[in-house]
Amino acid sequence: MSSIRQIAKQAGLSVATVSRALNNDPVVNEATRKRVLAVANAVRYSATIGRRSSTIVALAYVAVPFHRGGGYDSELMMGIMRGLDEQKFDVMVLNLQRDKMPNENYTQFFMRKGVRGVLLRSLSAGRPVCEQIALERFPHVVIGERFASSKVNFTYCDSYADSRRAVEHLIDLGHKRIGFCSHDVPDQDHQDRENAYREIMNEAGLPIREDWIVRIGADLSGGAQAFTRLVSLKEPPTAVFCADPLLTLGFLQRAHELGLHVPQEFSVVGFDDADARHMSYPIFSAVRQSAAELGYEAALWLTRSLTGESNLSFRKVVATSFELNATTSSPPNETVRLLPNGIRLQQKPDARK
Amino acid sequence: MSSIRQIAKQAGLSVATVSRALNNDPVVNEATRKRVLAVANAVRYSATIGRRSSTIVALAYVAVPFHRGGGYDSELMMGIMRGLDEQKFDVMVLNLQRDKMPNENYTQFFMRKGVRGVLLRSLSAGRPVCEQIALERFPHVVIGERFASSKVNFTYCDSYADSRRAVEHLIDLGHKRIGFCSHDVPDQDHQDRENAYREIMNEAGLPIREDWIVRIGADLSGGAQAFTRLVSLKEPPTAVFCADPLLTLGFLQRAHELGLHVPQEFSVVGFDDADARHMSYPIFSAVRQSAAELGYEAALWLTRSLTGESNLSFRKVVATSFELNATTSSPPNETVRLLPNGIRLQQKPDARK
DNA sequence: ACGCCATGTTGAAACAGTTACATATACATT
DNA sequence: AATGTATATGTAACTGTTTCAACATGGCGT
Repeated sequence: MSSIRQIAKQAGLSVATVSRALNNDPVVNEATRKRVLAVANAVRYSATIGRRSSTIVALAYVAVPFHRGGGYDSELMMGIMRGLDEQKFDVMVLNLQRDKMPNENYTQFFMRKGVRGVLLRSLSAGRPVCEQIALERFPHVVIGERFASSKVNFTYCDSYADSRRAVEHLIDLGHKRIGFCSHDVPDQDHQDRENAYREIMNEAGLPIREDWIVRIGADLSGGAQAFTRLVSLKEPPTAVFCADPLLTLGFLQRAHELGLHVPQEFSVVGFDDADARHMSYPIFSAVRQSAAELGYEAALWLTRSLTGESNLSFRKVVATSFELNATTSSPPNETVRLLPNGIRLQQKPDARK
Repeated sequence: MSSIRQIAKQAGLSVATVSRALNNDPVVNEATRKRVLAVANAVRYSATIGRRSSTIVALAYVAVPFHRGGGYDSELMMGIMRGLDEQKFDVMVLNLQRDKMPNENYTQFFMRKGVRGVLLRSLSAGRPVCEQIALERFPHVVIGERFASSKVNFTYCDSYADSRRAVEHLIDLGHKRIGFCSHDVPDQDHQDRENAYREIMNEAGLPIREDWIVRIGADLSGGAQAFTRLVSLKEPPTAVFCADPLLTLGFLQRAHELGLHVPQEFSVVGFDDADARHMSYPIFSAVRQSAAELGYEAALWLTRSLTGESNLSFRKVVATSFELNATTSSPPNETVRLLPNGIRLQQKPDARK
């Protein structure tokens, strides 16, 4: 039980001042503001209107541009909506960059916005923010990153196993020169996929060449660029694992443009978190994760925990799957090298040895 | 100035009962509930907490599944976020189906949720709802549909002119047998595009055959199906205008699958509201509208109107554009007919006459 | 030194809406 | 007739917010 009046009493102030302090009214003295916040945090103050508490949770984008394209966010939102149904919560989209004042902590910010909990959409760059929110013990679930600390609640997809399977599949088909391609803004997912790639390659005794590994902006043009770069190498790979949906689409598209036949002359395993794989021709083989399920699980747990149905810490690993479609086959007899200007050089795989 | 206490006085009740009535508490007598609502509507009651009014607007999906894929909704949300920045509003996603009680009107529903205005994402099926909300004079903007009544505020893209241009482009290239393909759940946009198609075909004196017009579920498989259906006709078209992004992608994909070369053997002009056109190979020519801009304009006007900067009615037409890419060329010398089983028949265009 | 005014900071009180608890009424049961 | 029960409403105590007044402080002119 902690009302604004109790805080006032404890801090030796009036309710008016406390209210102003909690709402970042600039007229209050910075020192007294600090005092109020200290008390508010100590008693775990949470605003209620009348006697009813809010049933809104926030979806906050931290250090991520709102829209990365490729259907991930829209898919995520769909899952979240579904997850909120059970406890009849609503969701508000918050912009931390815009509204959070530097002198308030996250708990206050969220309280000021009237939300009870927060779903955090983050990349690596946002990890410190997520950890801080967890430290303040504001109800939260981070979507798509994982953490060592048991204070942080999260859902994420473990794509390691299926990424291994994907590369293994290429190896099984006979590929020996396999490239890797991922987002240049690293998150743990992309890191996992790269690790899986490196490890299975090592285990199979296959060489990993750093120029077969491309990190680039995860959009269509990045994928196209990655393709051009890889196939124009003096010793190009014959297959690649693309760890991002848009990269995969861009990659395949440039392959078409330059007239390289997938999968006859080049094999590709991509990555998908929505329906991207069905948009290319041929439909691409992919490690799949479901953004909708991530959102669903996160929202479900958060609202349940807010209504007191559970208060343990939360770490949910959502399964991925490896879906085999039409962009992989055995390596070509003659490795194809394509120069950026479109000139095609063919070489026997052994001619280089 | 209308508070819950004034309503109480006017209705001869206590504030408690009024509060309960406005929140759909089932214990209140249905008759008194009606009385309260009547008064509340009469005095244009709007809830405020303390003395501060909310700065939240809702995004409500009416008669539309939340997620149609293809990036439209995610793009839309991005635009909305941008539009809310100026007046520092926040957005909440509401589920009318889930939460609206049948015996409350829309105004009450939104007030109960604590939102000041609403952005409505709708299709044709949702038009009556939009009109009702407008009739209740709750602050609103409908996104993507247009209305005759000046009571309804809306933004939409007028794709008529550019749709004409698109078909005209096909005609200029020499096509005479041109098909049309659109969503089977009609909204006004799709209707406009079909009208544009029909009119320009008529003006050019070209035949329109009803079996060249396919209405089908607007997803990838729908597009694939549309392709199969059109090219297996006894007298197939040589070009098509696809009035939806996912349909276009599915269409082009099936073309690849069946080995029909676009644009050499078949021309396609598609439709795009985000980045879909860049995902196919070849990049498809398209009539473009910007979902982000629709959202931006809607959110901007709504928040401005809520802060009193304008209170006229609103109807904003967002420009479309016709973008010429790589899926159109002059018709083939021999029209290609493809049976569903993949068998290819070629015929001279004049051989049928 | 004194008065005056602007500025910054706080509190009292009046306001907003919600809900636990008590009360009244009508109707059924014993 | 007495009692119990369900429905419907009111009283009052509780949230948090904001207006207005009050107080303190300091600079400036006379």
